[in-house]
Amino acid sequence: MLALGRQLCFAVYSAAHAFNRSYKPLLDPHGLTYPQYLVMLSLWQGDGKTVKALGDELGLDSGTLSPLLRRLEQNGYILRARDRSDERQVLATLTERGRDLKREAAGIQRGIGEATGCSLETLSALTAELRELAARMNATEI
Amino acid sequence: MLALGRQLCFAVYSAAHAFNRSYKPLLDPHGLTYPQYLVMLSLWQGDGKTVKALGDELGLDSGTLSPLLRRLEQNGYILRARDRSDERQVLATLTERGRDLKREAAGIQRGIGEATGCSLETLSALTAELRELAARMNATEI
DNA sequence: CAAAATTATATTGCACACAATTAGATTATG
DNA sequence: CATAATCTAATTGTGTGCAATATAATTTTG
Repeated sequence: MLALGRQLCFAVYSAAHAFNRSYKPLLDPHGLTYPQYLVMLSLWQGDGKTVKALGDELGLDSGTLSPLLRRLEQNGYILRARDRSDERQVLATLTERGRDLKREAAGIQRGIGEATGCSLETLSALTAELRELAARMNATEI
Repeated sequence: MLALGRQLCFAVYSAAHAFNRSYKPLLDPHGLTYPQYLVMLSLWQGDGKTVKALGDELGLDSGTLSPLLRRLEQNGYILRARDRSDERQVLATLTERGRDLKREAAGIQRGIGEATGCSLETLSALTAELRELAARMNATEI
């Protein structure tokens, strides 16, 4: 049991690296990293989110998101502005270029699914199990 | 299919973060990070490995391992020395303190297995699938 | 044997990831 | 209304993770 927990952790750790390596050549031409791509996906889903909302959705804190969003803004994909009604909040909104990227980036996903070499069933089962796993672990105080 | 690949990637990414958060409070008292712990596990399994061997085993390059091993040496857990027979290679060997840590750290794994909340069967099935997944992805040129 | 190619490691630069701290704004409370 | 408590971001510091480059040692080749 001890060894198995350790092995699962390392398997997850290695799989995360494998995904990163697969995404990198697809994202590089757009000047995006994988976490930046996650932010763009979220904004394409619904534009105009606060740093807090993005952090809750992606499981990241401001120490990670602040510089990441600054780089997205420097690349011209988003704008950052304080919310007029609550100046504590910063809203991230897509620029024209950021919206256009959605069409350009449509092909990014194409290769990844194939690279996994999984059937649809395996893909969705694995995803569901990992989600439950992460949820349980985040809920557990050791 | 497109959406599923994306979702699996994010699930893996999130699970890796979840594991990291679980390990951190257990490793912090020993001054170890998770990748450093992986190196120690490897050396406890078989002492005296080259940077190259550790990199192959853990999937890390010298850019990551060099500073990591330097910190392990600074903490007194390992020693680094050039191989006399081939001076290009650097051997990492455990110190007395590094070997002692194995006993101290025996309890580290205890909580993780429980935190996953998985049965033994789920644990080993999930591990096997993730290993195959990572292997396929590392073998695929997109 | 000498030049070229290869191998192993280290270094540099950039980008996460997170803890801890700080700063500013808003809300709650007496 | 004023002070305290809370909330939201940003900043700082440490540690990965990887590409690109540099350096030194070894092996191959002519």
